[in-house]
Amino acid sequence: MKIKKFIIKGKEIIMQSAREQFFQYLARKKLRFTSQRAIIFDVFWSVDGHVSPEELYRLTKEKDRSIGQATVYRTLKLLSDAGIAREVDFSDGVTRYEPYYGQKHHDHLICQECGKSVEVVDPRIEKLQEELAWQHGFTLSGHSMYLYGCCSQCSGKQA
Amino acid sequence: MKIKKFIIKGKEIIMQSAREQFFQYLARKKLRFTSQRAIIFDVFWSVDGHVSPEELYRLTKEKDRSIGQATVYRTLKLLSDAGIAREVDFSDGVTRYEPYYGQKHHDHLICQECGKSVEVVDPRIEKLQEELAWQHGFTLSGHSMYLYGCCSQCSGKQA
DNA sequence: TTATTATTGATTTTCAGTATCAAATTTTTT
DNA sequence: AAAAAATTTGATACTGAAAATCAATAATAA
Repeated sequence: MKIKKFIIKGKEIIMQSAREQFFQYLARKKLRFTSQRAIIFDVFWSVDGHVSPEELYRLTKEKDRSIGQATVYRTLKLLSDAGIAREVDFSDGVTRYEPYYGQKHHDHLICQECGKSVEVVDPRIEKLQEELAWQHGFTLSGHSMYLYGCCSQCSGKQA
Repeated sequence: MKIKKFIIKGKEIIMQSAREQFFQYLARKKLRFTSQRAIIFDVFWSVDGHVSPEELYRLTKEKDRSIGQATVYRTLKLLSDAGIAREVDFSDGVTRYEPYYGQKHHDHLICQECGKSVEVVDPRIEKLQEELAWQHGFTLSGHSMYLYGCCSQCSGKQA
């Protein structure tokens, strides 16, 4: 109970600051925090995990019938530029977006059977990536890593 | 000199075996090693680095005017399935393919300024990836890793 | 030969994402 | 407040990569 409450409270705090961050970003770029952008942000942020622009468009319409999908696409780009959303590409032809909580970055572990995806991070790998780039004279600014395989459930079924 | 010769000879040997591998793959799947497929393979294999289907189509046409691009797309898929080509995705909307020499897999280090890409491998990272997947109950079958940054030349210019 | 199966190139279709544009809204200037 | 300037919006048209379709061929098997 205690923990749950804490998490919820924590999420709200992050929520506040992310909305604030979006607002700040728009202000800095002399752009407007319109009602559509607010709605799209709220819906996007309430989803956990990743969403495709189409999915988000559908969800957003439930709140406000009049929002067009061009605006959803545009807003996702803004959120991405503002560092609030992150593009993820499972190479199935659709670019998805996921909320980017603070600086907590992660990579993806994907089951090729059922499509399940797990978020993972390994600081040791991160470290080695930096090192590797450095060896080639590169200054690393980011990376994407996708691990493909078969999850335990699906492995079980096959056997 | 000695080294160069050796490399060239080495490449020829690989070439032979890759063509052979393609042939074997087709045979196994009861597919035919047609003249078009042979031409597309040869052109693809002669390119070093990655090519987009469109680029390969253009190059292939220089050898044989009549080849259609649908066939190029199809053949690249076959090469990929046969383990002879590998898809690479620089997330610019075009899927590129590169020859897959033996089992020597590698990842990409990409300069976001000039677009240059360097092939890299780090066995220590590979090891950790396996380990990480294992911890989550996954059996790893492959991965893709792209490191984005700024190369030394471009860093120099900016300063 | 005849029947079956695979392949091809041209063409059409699909679908995600972008560009366009007039209308609406907001902000700034006068 | 009024007028002018700038942004945003939604509808729609467009783009370009990749896949599907299909009739015509070619190769293989019976």
